[in-house]
Amino acid sequence: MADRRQEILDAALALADEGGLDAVSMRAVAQRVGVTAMALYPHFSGKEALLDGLVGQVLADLPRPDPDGSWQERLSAMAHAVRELAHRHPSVVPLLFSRPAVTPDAVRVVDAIYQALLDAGVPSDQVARLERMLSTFVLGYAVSEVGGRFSRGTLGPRERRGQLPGTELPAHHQLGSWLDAPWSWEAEFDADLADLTQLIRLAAGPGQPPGA
Amino acid sequence: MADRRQEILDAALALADEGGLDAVSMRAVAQRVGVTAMALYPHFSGKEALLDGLVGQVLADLPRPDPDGSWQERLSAMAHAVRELAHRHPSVVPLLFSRPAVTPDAVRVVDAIYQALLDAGVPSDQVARLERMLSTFVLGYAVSEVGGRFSRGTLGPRERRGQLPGTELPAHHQLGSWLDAPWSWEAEFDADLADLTQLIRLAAGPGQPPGA
DNA sequence: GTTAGGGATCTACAGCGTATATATCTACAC
DNA sequence: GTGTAGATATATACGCTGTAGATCCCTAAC
Repeated sequence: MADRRQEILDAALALADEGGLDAVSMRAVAQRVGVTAMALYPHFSGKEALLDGLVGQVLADLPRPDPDGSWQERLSAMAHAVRELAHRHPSVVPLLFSRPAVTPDAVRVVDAIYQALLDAGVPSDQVARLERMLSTFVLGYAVSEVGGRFSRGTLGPRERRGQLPGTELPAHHQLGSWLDAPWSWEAEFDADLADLTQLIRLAAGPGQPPGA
Repeated sequence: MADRRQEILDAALALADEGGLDAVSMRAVAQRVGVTAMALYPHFSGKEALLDGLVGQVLADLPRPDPDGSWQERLSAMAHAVRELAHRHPSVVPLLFSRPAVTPDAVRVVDAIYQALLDAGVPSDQVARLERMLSTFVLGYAVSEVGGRFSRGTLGPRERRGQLPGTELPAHHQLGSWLDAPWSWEAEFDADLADLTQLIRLAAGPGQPPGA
């Protein structure tokens, strides 16, 4: 039964979303499905395989961009979709950093990015590099945001500055209140994407801009 | 004894480098130091704290850039230092994604980046954002490289293309041999950094270029 | 009717993090 | 010296983990 496998993945994803990756144990997943832990092994060769399946499951949820949009719209849509995915499944997305994009779903996403870059006029020998650069940033940003790297821990910037002598952190001191200003991660993400889009335009060069 | 703590961190780092994060168990670390597992608890409140210490330990190895270099040189030096760190301690560096930069060492690195961006002429309200963008990319690239995201799994690009109908992957098909070309991750990293440097110059605007 | 074979189960094992209680050693006060 | 407080290490134990091995059941094909 192939739907048994799906049932297992659904249970695992639910557990991950509720209690983090640590909550995804073979026993817990099995109990949620209503079987014993060993009953999972006919469907997944082990826990690693189950986590791989989880990644695939999450990736399959990625919406494909409207092929009629401009390359900017398509890239932006994919980037925002990844970020939303990270917010929806914060504990699963970090796994993407340790697993190559081998599932059909993942390869299709890569292809869509290739296509957008080609449409932008990026030379063939730069497409793969820029795709990795873009996806690395988008994934890194999303994971940083939900994983806590961007958070300030228990102390705000002012306390952090206080724990070292001011002379040791001249730039922090010089920036002063800019570091305490309220901030929207969404707006920052948009600004970063705008910058990267600019970079793509530069890589495309003065050649043929939109229609080629 | 403070050197006991250091001894523990050294043992933990050695285990992580030799056998990955999974090899870092309280019992294994303790055995390597020559004590029992519970003897670690006066020095670290638990495994989480030990891993935090491990991150700090690794971060402390980051060389500080020569303050007399240009801002480009300083940024490049820091970026390459992070990448080398990831190659030296591949299993520890991914932890940086889930922990804010709170140790004095980490804050000093952030300050050095702030300073380089200020020296480049980046406006104050953009410095923090660009620092996060840069560090996100550098960290993401390094982690992707050592974590396997960039690897091709067991199949090369050609095999990967083969597993989906050609009509499904038009851009892969169009790019063809460019995807099979030999590649140096170091060279790609340099190219990406050059692009990002260009972005910083744009953010600095036509204002006062090097000396302000 | 018999015979695979896949799915599920039960049991068991080694290892994990750590709570608890106990022992040992050092340093200082009297 | 003697007593004591505090830090360090130990021994034991509990509940959890992933999974190997043997067993059972139920379905489908010959």
